[in-house]
Amino acid sequence: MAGGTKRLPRAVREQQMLDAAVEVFSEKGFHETSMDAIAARASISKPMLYLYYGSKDELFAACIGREGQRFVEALAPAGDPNLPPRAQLRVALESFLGFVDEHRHSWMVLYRQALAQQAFANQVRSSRDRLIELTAHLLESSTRDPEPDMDFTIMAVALVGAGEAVADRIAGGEIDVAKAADLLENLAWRGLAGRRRTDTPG
Amino acid sequence: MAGGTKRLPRAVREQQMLDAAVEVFSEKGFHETSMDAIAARASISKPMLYLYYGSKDELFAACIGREGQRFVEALAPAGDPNLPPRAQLRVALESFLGFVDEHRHSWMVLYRQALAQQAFANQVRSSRDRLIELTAHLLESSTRDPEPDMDFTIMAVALVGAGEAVADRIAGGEIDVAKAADLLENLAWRGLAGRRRTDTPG
Amino acid sequence: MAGGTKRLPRAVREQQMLDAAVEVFSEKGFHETSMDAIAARASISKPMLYLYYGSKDELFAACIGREGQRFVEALAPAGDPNLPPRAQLRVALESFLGFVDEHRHSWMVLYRQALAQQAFANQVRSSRDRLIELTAHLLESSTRDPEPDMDFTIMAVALVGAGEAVADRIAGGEIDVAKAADLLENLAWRGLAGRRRTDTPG
Amino acid sequence: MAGGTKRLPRAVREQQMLDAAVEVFSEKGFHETSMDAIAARASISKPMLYLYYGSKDELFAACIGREGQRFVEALAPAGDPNLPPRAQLRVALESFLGFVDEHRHSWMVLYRQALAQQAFANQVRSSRDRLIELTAHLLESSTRDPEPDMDFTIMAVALVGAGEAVADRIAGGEIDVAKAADLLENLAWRGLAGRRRTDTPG
DNA sequence: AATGAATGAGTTTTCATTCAT
DNA sequence: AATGAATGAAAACTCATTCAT
Repeated sequence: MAGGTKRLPRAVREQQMLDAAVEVFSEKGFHETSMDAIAARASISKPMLYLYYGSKDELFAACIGREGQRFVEALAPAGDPNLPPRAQLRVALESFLGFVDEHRHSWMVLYRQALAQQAFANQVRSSRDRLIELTAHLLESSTRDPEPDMDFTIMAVALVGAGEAVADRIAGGEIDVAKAADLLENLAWRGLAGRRRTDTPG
Repeated sequence: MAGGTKRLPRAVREQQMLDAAVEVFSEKGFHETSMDAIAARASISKPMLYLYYGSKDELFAACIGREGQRFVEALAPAGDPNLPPRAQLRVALESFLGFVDEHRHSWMVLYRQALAQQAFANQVRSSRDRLIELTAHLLESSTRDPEPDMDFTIMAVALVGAGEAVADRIAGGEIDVAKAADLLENLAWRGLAGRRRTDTPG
Repeated sequence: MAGGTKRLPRAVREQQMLDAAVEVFSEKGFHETSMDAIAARASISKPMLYLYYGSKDELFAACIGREGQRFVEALAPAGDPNLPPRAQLRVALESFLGFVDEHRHSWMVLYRQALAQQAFANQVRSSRDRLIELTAHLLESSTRDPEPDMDFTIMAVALVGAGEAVADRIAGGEIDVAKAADLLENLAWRGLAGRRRTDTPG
Repeated sequence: MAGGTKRLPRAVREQQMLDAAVEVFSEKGFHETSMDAIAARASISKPMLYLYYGSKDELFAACIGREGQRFVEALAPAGDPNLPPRAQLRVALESFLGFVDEHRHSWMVLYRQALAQQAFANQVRSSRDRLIELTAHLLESSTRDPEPDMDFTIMAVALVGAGEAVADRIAGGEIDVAKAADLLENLAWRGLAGRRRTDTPG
């Protein structure tokens, strides 16, 4: 009823299906979600789903793919090489948290659901690894006198982990983006104890 | 085959079953794990599993229960009120990471699997929330001049998130505990950029 | 094998399934009947059964529902208000016994199986109670000088009980409908000892 | 706990078990009753049940056997050949209904449960057939001028059916024995319409 | 005599997936 | 392009029944 029964161009149908799939997956989780439920949410028949996406796994992969793509695009501004590293991190944080804030379903599907699924964890993990590498580079290039043994990758792991935890709270509507970005930025540069507001040079 | 097939006292069998269940759950995930698989791993029959634990959900809950208990016990030393807050955090970090290092299955089941399961997520989340509260208190009581707007809870969220991310790497065997503890401690007190070795007061 | 395996419209399949279910339930009883057996008898797959009826209980309820409906319809002619009460009872008896004679499976499922199943007994019992009330009214309105303490409900209980017992014999093919109707009618009006043929006013 | 754990002579244990079995069977029905439940009710272990009765079926058969025996014994007074036939029927009715009134569990197990169980129905049916034959003889020998085509067996079927229906109401506590016996006796001799109190010759 | 421990064999139920139209 | 109809395969769960002590 909701989605009409007309013949639609392929591209539109695809998005319609992915929209429905992302919604249901993020609400119920991968396993609790049946193809029936997705078809119903998209107001189409199950065979269409199979015609377009072949299998539940492929459909889920397509979800991760599209949402991941959007995620990457949202982070693109942070890659501006004209910005100094610290500004890049700041932009990255805001982009990241802002994306989660505006696309909670994406976040749930991308991270929380996908990581829990053996079959898809790697797909997400490797994306995350790239993010971590990027963060590590940012950290390194903005550190004035890096000590020889500093392992920026682990630092990045920790920072990204912190970011994910904070993102969960944003997705849960518990805190707001600006506050979270400040916190994480301070965490990165000064640690928790030395926390200051970004705009308050200390 | 693997384990004896003879009659064992109830308490022993219970542990045998939980051991097997934790293993398989942590390897395959909750949904991919069948009761058959657990029974086979424990070298017992499926009905025994049901006789002892009633249902798959209850069995999983029992796993979370036992592993969570162990986890809490592992963190107990950090609660020593004679220690100064910073030492408490240090001990907590080492206990936490050490536990994950030695009980990878526990970690996987406790956090990664349980959080992914709608039905059990809250059980774990509320434990985590307590850990976060505790951490928040530690942070607050070891901060000399807390600014009025400092939200220690969010800081703790971030720090615990960082800890979990690092724990995952430890569980994956990628880094070692001491290094990780140093990193997180520094992260807490000085931020990533100001990182120093713990034993090098700076 | 027995029935076609091709695609049939929903309504047809529904009847096919109910036919098979009524048969097997009446032959083997509720508990001894497996969904596999019904699916096999209907020459369809088990999932179809669940697709159409949801569960074994619902399927059984649907059987009771359909057969009960037929039963009620078979008794409808007796409700003709133009008939005098005694004729109504006569018609009711013939309708009832005629129905059992022609639908032995229905009778078995409706009464003998359903009454034996805790979960469905009430459904049947309440129908039977209505039948008893009706019979009680018929008895009362055709009794010339009802004594004040006459409990027509209990009489109706007895008469309906007699009818059911006789119906069982009819279902077993041991006696024929006309004879049984005569007997019950005489039982109602004159008792066993004073039995006369209906068409032989005495 | 309730039944003690002492070593008891065989005969006592047997009765203990049958008591428990009859109770549970009559409450829950044959299939809904598990051997566990019976063992628990009898406060003994399951293997004992099997030691004494071999299988669930045998146990149920033993229940029917004992209760049937008691039932027959309760009806014995009606067999007194010194009584005139009508008095025999009266006594039989009172014995029968009195038995049901005092042993509701027996009645439920004997009739309602056993008849519903394919495997035991015949055992009960043949007992019932004997009762019907007996009743038929009583009817015949107390009828002054039997018409040649009178089928006393069917009459007896109807009368016994009526008796069973009324017995169910007695077991349900809805009516009392004396009233029911009057009704059935009148039903037998005079039909419902000509009902009179037994002690009021009409 | 008595039982805690253990299981084989089956049941209902659920999906992802595919035809036939 | 689109779908109602249909199913194979597997999962959770139960229970009568039997050892080993």
